[in-house]
Amino acid sequence: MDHLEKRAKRWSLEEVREYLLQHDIRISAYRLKIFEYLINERTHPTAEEIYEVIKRDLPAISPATVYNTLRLFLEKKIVQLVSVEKNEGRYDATLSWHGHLKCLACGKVFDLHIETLKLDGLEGFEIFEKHLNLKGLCPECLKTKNFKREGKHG
Amino acid sequence: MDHLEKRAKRWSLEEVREYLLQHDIRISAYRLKIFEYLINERTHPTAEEIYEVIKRDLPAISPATVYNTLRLFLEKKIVQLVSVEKNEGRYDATLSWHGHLKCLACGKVFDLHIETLKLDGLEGFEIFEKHLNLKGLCPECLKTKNFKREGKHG
DNA sequence: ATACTATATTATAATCGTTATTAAATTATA
DNA sequence: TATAATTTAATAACGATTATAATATAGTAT
Repeated sequence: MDHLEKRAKRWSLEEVREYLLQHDIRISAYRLKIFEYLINERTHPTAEEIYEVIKRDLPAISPATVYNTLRLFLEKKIVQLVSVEKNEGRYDATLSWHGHLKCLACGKVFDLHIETLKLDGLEGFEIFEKHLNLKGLCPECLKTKNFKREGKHG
Repeated sequence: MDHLEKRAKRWSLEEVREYLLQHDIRISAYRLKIFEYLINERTHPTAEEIYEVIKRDLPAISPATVYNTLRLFLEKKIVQLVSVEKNEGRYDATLSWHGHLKCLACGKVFDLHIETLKLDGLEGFEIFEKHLNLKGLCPECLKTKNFKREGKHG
């Protein structure tokens, strides 16, 4: 249920390799896997979620590698940080301007297409980043009543 | 340089007291001080900044009290959390819908008036919170060149 | 007022996500 | 192949915040 692009084509490992090299990032098995996961799954995972997923294929991976790799990807500007929740960093390889909505029941983060945004009083400012973050409940959770009063979920 | 309201009237301690009581919050010297600071200064301070400020008048205060009080204010919904930076929580007693812009050079957080925001694909969702966070440079810092390449600042 | 109860506050330890450090492993280059 | 540079893993450290336990304060009932 991606609200940005109904179904983006999957990137091959060769395409990922090309993309990393183009962005001045040396290749390693971990880097290929991590970026491939981010760009193809687009679930805005946390570092820990990425660690768990990669570990299935490459059990020797360390959490530090995931953090280092994500930091590198941020520096090279091929992923963006999503901070819907203050205490959890999530990572998104889709760079086009869009918003995020976190469902407080199931924890999923959905992409939002922004039709228009007009701001007042920005004369003289220089803007580098824009982030629009919503919190609420997704249709699935509303339907299945997957929430309590004021329900929160990691 | 508040871009929301040029100059909001200051709240008296008596008004703060009333407001807290109306929101089911028992009165204490710390609570009065902390809310009075948030509502009258509107600088979106961190917990640590609040701690430093209150300590000038009430040196016995503990950081835990600031955190406890802010958590209470959040629960009672009389302040909102501003998360422009993932690693720092800031607090805002202005509840009307507005955005925030953090200057990466001086660290100040400015309020933004949002003229229009239209989103696509929200049918079936229930929205509780909306946060718009920008990062950039403020006019003052741009003028005084108070920044390096890619300058960041807490 | 006095005793009793509930709440607020402090000091401190613990937690969580993340970053820093260091040594070993890997990769690139001369 | 030797050498240098980079990547990785294990672990310690860090910073913001939360939990814990003991004390202080405030509210209520007698």
